[in-house]
Amino acid sequence: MLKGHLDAIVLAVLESGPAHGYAIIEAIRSRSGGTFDLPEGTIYPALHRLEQAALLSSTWTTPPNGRRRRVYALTRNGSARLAEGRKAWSRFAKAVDSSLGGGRAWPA
Amino acid sequence: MLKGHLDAIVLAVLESGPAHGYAIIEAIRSRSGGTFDLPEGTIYPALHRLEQAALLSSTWTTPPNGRRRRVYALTRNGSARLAEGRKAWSRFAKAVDSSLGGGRAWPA
DNA sequence: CTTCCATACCTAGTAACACTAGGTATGGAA
DNA sequence: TTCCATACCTAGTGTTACTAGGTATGGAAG
Repeated sequence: MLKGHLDAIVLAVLESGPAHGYAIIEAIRSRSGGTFDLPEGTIYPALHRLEQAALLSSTWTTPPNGRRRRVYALTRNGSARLAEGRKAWSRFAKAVDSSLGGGRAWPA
Repeated sequence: MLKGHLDAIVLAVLESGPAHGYAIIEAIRSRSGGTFDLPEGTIYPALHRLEQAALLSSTWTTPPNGRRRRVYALTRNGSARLAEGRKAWSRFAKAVDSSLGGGRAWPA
């Protein structure tokens, strides 16, 4: 369970450049140190949702020796949303830390 | 949205001693620095769920000059689950940090 | 050449979660 | 006695991520 932060994570992956679904799954697995190993049924609907929301744009590409791929790229709205998402995550994480921490959260 | 970590947060509050629903809401608001201001419709079903799962036990109390309250306390299972929840949160938070961070997460 | 695997995409249905929007009841203050 | 804060509750809803299927193709293995 990604608990509502999937969108920001996907946007963060695409910040490094356009990518297609499969590659995004691998990037997330790699970035998360193996913690997030997402099934396709998670990523594809999410990509569609993000494109619907105009945070991503997609183009079909068929590389010379390859299968057809749908490549997604961040839109300007997507960048903005990613920035918001990072702030939201930061706030959220601090709040959970101090709620769970029994008092002593990570020392400043 | 508490994104699946509500249970651990509630358990953490009760680690400091038994409390009733309203008090738990206030404790969470206070611990989270105001970030988590939960409506009752969130907390009560959660408490019932946690008791159902034997992570909490409850007793009705009616203090001399007061309204009836349902006071919840951590069970042994609840303590164990809280420990798991803290570990799960730690893992999750690190994974999101490194997924969002573009590489540089909070420095060790 | 056929068979199989990895790649690559997709969707319908489901379970869980937190929330909205209501409701009941009581102690104490105005 | 009227009203507010306390204190509890639940049915229904929207969102999310997942399960469990499905289609199709390029390349390797036989």
